[in-house]
Amino acid sequence: MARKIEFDRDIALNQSMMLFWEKGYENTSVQDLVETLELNRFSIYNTFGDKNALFLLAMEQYRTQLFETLNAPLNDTKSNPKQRLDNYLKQFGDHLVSSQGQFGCLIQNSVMGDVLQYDDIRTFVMKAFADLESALIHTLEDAKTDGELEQNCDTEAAATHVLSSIQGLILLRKMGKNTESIKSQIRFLRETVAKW
Amino acid sequence: MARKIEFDRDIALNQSMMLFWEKGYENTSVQDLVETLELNRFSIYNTFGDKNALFLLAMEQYRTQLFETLNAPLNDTKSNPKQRLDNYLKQFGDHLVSSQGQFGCLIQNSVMGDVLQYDDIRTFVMKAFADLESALIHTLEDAKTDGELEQNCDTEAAATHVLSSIQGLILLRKMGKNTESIKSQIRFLRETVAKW
DNA sequence: CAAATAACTAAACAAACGGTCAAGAAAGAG
DNA sequence: CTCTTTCTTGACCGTTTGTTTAGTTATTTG
Repeated sequence: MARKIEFDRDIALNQSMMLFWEKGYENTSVQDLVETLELNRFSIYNTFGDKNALFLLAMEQYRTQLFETLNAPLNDTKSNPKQRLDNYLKQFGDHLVSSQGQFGCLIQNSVMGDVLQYDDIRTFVMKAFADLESALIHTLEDAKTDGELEQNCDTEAAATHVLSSIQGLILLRKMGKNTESIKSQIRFLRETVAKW
Repeated sequence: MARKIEFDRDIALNQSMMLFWEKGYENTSVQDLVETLELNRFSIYNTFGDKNALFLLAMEQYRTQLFETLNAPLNDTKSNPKQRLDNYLKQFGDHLVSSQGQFGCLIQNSVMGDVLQYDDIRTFVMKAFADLESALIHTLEDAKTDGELEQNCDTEAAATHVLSSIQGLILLRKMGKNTESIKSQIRFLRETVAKW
């Protein structure tokens, strides 16, 4: 019926995500997107809507690609709950010291940048954090049920501790802290969790 | 010889700091500064230089006013080293759950925002973090010398742990985490440190 | 008083921003 | 081939950005 689309939407979205991740929202101009995606401005607007909408799509992309991959160990019902948590932390540590780790976390970046002012982005960010925290709580509750964890353990506080520690390390990594030091911190965190 | 200056430079600088703190660098326009400081654009440029220079001055102001106040317990030679560290964490916790805490830390905000691209700002931020970390190391080393700490304690890793934990909590606080939960995390951190 | 000095004001600057539009080009349907 | 649909293109819109200019006002010194 009509002319065929000449570019791959998914590739373009991925490129957008990477760009936003590395440069931040405000510092990524539509012109930057035009040059990186090798697309005309109008094609971008026509496909993704405005810049804000594209950013939300990019966050969603990030969430599905990275977030859920990283969180996968938490949902691996084959191993017991405490082991899941340890696997999660181990894998997270590996990711953090990898070259990708230096950009920090796209979603954490959004918390600290000037972008929390937009309601839709704020909502997305809050939900992403809440989801991670409840996944952690869930795992810890499972451990408690299985008797791996002390019955009086405050799972909510414990989950917050893991979340907070992770966030702190992401920040240190982005600031250029050497990877050996980061690794040692992950080790410390895993030991703390193991003692619960 | 010439006309008298009509405004208080220090007040203007403080107002700039507050504005940058609450809104972030990129999201604070020169127009915002003009309206908040109730100064003409040119007067701002004439007094502080360009926006970047003003931001650096604001960071310095933040550092001297807040940072050094918060870090003061670490340098209080009247109490023993471990008590100093505990006092520091306690005071930090109080500050964090206060109304000021919701803006996060001006310097941490700069790490995550789009502002780390400017070399001078990046340098400032790195130094601020390095200074805090070395102050923590110094305190822990003192504790070790006094026999309050195990001799095999890795003071550098321990200091990094405190730094990282603090950064994580600042982020959670800025994200709107309830203050009770934050307090409980501070308590946990103090207990961890106490056991070292 | 007059000359000199420096802070003030308002207007303007070019550049970059996000976003839009009208015309052209390509592909399928009749 | 022609019509219709839809993607692509580059120019263009009005704002806003950070920064500077020229000119005015106030104050101090000789």
